[in-house]
Amino acid sequence: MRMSDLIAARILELIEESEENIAEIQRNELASIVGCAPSQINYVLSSRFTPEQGFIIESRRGGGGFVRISRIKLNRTSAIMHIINSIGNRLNPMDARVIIENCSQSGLISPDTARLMTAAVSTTSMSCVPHEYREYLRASMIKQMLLTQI
Amino acid sequence: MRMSDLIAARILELIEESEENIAEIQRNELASIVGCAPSQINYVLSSRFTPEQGFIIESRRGGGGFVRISRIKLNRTSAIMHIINSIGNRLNPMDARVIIENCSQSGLISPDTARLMTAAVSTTSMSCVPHEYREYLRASMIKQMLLTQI
DNA sequence: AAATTAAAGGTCAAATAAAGTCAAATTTGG
DNA sequence: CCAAATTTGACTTTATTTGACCTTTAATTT
Repeated sequence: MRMSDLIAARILELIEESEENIAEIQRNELASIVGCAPSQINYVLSSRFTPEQGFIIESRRGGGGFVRISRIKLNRTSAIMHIINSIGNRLNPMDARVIIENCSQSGLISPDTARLMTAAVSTTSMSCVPHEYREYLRASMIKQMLLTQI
Repeated sequence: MRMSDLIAARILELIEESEENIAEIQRNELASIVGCAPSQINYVLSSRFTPEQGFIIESRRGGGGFVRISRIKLNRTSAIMHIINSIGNRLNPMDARVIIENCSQSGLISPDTARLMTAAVSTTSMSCVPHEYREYLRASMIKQMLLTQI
C-alpha cells in the first residue's frame, strides 16, 4: 500500500472516530508513526483533503502546534450543490476519483452509483476523445451526473 | 506462442486465482516477468480485455501505481452483455435513449441509474467535445457503465 | 517585558516511480 | 503479397517521496 493512502486512511479513521467530524493531529508525530517525511503529510492533505472535497484544514505552528482536519457536513442537497459548485470546468482523473470516493463515503451517493460514475469518467470510456477535451468532459459529466442525485 | 497471448493468459490466470475476479498488476513488473515492452501490456489490455469481453480496466500512475483488470461474473449478466455487444462503436442520442429506456423498462437498471446514465451521455455533458467524437464517446461510455450494473 | 530558544508546521523543487501514448518496424495469417 | 495484428521504444504525463530551507508561535530566560 502507498504511504499516502495509509496516511489518508489514518486521518479518515480519526475523523470517523470523533463525534464532531474532526481529526486533530501533530504533523511530525503522525509522520513518525507512519514512517514518512513530515512534508508528506502536507502532500496528502493538499491532494486529498481539499475544500473541494469538503474538508477544512486549520493549523498552528510552534510548541503544541497541530493540524486540524474537519469534514463539513451539509444537508444532502446543499452538499451536492456545494460539490458541484466546487468543480471547475476541468477535472483530472485523480480529483475525480477523490470526489466520487468522498461522495460515496459520506453517503451522498450509493456505492453502486459511485462505480457507475467512475466507469463513466474512466480513461477507458474516454479513450476515443483526444486528451485536450478529457478534463473538461470529465468535469461536466460529473456535474450532470451529480445533479441527478439531488 | 505469441507474447500477447502469453500476457493475456497470465492475466486471466491471475483473475482465476483471485476470489473476486480481479487481477491487479504492476505494468512494468509484469512486462519484465514475461519479457516484453511495458507498452505491450497496454496493447493486450486494449485488444483483449475490452468491455465487450466483459472486462473493466482501471489504473493509477505514479509511485505504487497499478492496473486493475476486473471480469464481470456471468448471471443476469448475459442480458446486459448482449446489449453491450449489440452496441457498435458509435451511438447517436436517440439510440442511446432507447437503450437506456429499455434497460430500465426490463428492470436491468433502476430508474435512478437510468437518469444517471442519461445525464452522462447528454449533449449537455458532451458540449465540450467536438461533434465528431460524441457518438464514439457515447457508445464507449454506455458500455462501461452498463458493465458496472452486472 | 523583552529577548532568546526551541518546537512546531509550511513550501518548494528535485528525485523517483509508475503508467500512457503514438507511431514506426516487424510478423503473421489468408 | 497484403492487410491486420503484434512488438518495440522513445517520449509524455502523473503521482509520490524526500529533504533542505523558511516562517510562525510557544516556552523559557534574562
